[in-house]
Amino acid sequence: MVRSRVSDAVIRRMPRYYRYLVDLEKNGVERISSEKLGRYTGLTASQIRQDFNCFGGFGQQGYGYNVTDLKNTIAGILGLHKHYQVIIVGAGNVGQALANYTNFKDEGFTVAALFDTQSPPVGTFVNGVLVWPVEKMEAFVREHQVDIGIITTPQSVARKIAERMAEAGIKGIWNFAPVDVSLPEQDVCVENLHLSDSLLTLTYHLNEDPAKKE
Amino acid sequence: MVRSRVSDAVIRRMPRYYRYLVDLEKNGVERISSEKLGRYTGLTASQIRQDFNCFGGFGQQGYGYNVTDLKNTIAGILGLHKHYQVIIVGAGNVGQALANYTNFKDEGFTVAALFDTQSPPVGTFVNGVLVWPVEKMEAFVREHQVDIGIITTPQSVARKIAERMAEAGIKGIWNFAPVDVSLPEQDVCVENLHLSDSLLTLTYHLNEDPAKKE
DNA sequence: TAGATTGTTAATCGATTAACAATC
DNA sequence: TAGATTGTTAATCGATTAACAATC
Repeated sequence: MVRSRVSDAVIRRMPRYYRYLVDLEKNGVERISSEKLGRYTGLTASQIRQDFNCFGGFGQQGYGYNVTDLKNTIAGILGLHKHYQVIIVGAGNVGQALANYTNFKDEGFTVAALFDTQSPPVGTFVNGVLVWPVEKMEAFVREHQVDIGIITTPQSVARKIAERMAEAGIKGIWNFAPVDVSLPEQDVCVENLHLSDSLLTLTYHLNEDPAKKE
Repeated sequence: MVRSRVSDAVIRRMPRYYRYLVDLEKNGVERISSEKLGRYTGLTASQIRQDFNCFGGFGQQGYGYNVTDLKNTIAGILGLHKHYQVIIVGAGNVGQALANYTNFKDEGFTVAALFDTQSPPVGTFVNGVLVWPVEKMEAFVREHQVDIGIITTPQSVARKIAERMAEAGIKGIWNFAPVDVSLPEQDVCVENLHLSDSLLTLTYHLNEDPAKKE
């Protein structure tokens, strides 16, 4: 994937800021200082100011940050001003769950279609989303100008599907299969999310030698 | 959560090594050098050797690493030699998907029960896992010696559920609700996995100023 | 204005990479 | 043995934290 000049660590904190700012706005908070936001999010005030200044100065000396403005600015940075057409390949448990995940609808993501080879039967609906045979994927992507492809297939076919998505013109791939997908030569962004990797960091900590904890 | 002496960056690479080693073993590879493993995983040989040496020397000079031994050693570090009793609170899309996720069964995780307040109706089965009223959670945890609690509830109740889990004696929490759960004063490990945070890093990259890419 | 708080530079800390002696 | 490759120390790089002048 292409590497931006803003470090990955900073980028991965932005959605977190966004989440907290949405909460603050809901609670009617109008302004917030980096120090208070730091206490709220568990980060240091210094880091927050550094992070925001990767994208320009959003605050005002002596005042802090306007919650709504900052929230909207970060939404823009994260690309949330746009609407995204999404397809999901692999209509198993995870694929179906994501098709039904209302949080995404609220944030401007439309699941336009599910693709699979077998079950649930092609032609059925999963919460209003039609399941297609995977052979039709490329044609669908081109016709509906799909932005994001989600891969929830078994590991064995994930890389092949990713290549086909890239070939068909998809620009962003969100991969849940337990294999790292990367398409460096193509102009495609890939975000790998490995559920089991996350779970194994938890079991690591559960089994950590308590003597080594501090 | 307690902080180990091994850095978080190292810990988060261990499941990845494990994944690749499982693959290598499946493909009949018996030994591998840090350099080859580096090319395979996309990391540097130096980093791999540093990472492994956080836990002791697993290799042999002039030879490299025995794939099966290394895989088993890392499995042990990640706590995969044990079996885990798991409950899921929140039987919505994500909760049901995780209850059905066969990958976990293969790795020694048993989903003993689902808990919810309403749908799917309490008393029904989701792929062989019974749905209980959430009031029964504490009693169930104590009776069945549950190790891990998965939170797939709405945001609004996630923190309360986490506290109840900790109170009931659960030692590890895997939180999917879009709110950071942390229980610093309790002896509980929490792994937050925010699906939408991951998605937003993808949309960030999709909207990145191409001039800033290199 | 005075107080508060940012934007930004400098200092520190930690993680990654490089190098190489040890040794299989 | 000679070649290969680790384990480990030292050097570098980058990210976080601290400090403070700018300014609202």
